[in-house]
Amino acid sequence: MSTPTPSELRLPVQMAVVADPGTKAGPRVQQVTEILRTAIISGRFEPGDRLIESALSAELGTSRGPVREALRQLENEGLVMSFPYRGAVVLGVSDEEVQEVLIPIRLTLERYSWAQALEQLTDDDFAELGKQIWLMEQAGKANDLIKLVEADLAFHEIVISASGQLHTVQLWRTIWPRIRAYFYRYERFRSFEETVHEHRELLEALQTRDRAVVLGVLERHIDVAAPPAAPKVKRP
Amino acid sequence: MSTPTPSELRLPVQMAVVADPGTKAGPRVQQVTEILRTAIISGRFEPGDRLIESALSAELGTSRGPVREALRQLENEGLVMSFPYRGAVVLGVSDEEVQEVLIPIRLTLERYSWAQALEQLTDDDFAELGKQIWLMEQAGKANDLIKLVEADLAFHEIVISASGQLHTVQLWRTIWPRIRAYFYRYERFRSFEETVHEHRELLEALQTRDRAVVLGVLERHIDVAAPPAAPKVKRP
DNA sequence: CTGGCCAAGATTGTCAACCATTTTGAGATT
DNA sequence: AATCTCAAAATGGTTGACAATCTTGGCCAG
Repeated sequence: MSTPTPSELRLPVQMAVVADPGTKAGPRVQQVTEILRTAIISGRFEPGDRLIESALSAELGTSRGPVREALRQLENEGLVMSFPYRGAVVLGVSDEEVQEVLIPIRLTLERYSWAQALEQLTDDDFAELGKQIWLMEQAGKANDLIKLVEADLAFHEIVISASGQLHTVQLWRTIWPRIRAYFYRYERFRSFEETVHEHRELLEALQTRDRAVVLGVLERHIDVAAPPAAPKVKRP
Repeated sequence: MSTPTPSELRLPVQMAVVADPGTKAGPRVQQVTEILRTAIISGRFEPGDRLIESALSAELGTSRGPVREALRQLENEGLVMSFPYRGAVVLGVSDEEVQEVLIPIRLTLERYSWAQALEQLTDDDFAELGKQIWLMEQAGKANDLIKLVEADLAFHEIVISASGQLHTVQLWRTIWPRIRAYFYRYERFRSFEETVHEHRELLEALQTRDRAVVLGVLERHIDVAAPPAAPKVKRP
């Protein structure tokens, strides 16, 4: 509700790393976007919270420009909504919209791009997919949910990117943040083992390069990953 | 390919209207966005053209700030793609992606939001829908394709907005520009009469407030509006 | 002639300071 | 209690300057 105080935000860890040589991830606006996106998805910001340009830019040690652009980006990812002269607030996602809109769209996107990718995946890509599975296993050993989701995401993005369809990739990047925010908010996670196992199946399916096989496994994966309508789990 | 010269852009008509009291459509960035979006959709800019911030801001009589934000917005609408330090270029859309991705997503969005809207549409909304149909008729008499498409779009946005689903509206706004650009580029239009007639049917269906009826008419409408894969129409 | 290297120019990314515009909420007034 | 007024808070936009990065075209060596 209220404007978060600086101490509540607690973004300082990632913020001061302007000169970290290993993490130099290009333009500032992208760093800002990612910090804020993570803060929202992980729940450090909650729906209804206001995001104030000047506060954020001070917090992150940049000028208002990059923050403005980052907020616009997040708006296009459906994580915040902004109104002229009134600023941006963090958005929530309804269970219904996720089930009835976002997941079906995700299915449309992935179905198409996986079919496309079938013929285009290189050995390098397969290796990269294997790497992500390995990362999932490591995340499991470390019990690191963040890393698990990260690898899961990377896995899918590799395939979608391999399809070479610009708009499909672009739309994917637009919808995954809210799906992810939804999963974090409602703790709708699967076990590490299941996740690893399913992605193994997906990779094996891809290696057959058999369209029917791939799409079959894929649809099952996405459906299972998003069980229709949560049971009445209380969440205060 | 080459950077368009100012004389090629020819945006001066809409540009100088900073102080036009009748057209004061809010923040500058929105005006800029709309001007550029129209320029792309209508074909004044073609796929591959570079969009240079300084040139555009000079052309439009604003500073680079709003132009930058507008370009980011257009990127999120899939009309341009930009790369760090390399600027933005106008994108094309493949016939296949439209048929296999964009239209199915549109269907998902509209199916859901029309079902939602059913119970929420007020008499005011119906009147507004009727108004759009009237505007389509006027566009027909004037043989004004732009106005026709505008009313068509407004019609659908009224219903989708009435559904009150934030993310659905947001996604709709993200995908319609490229669908529209596609239709303009390939001149895939329907006749004025057909368009008016179909929207009459849609409105009547809505008034029955019968879910099955509405969805039936809607799906037919969207399918017909986007015939699967163009016949061999040459287009150089 | 070919290919690689490098400097210059073009363009984007960021900053800082400043003012305009709009919303909002707290008092003051009725 | 309802309304009005006004100052504070934020955003929207401008300017001018730099820094960072890509691109281009010419020069040089092989």
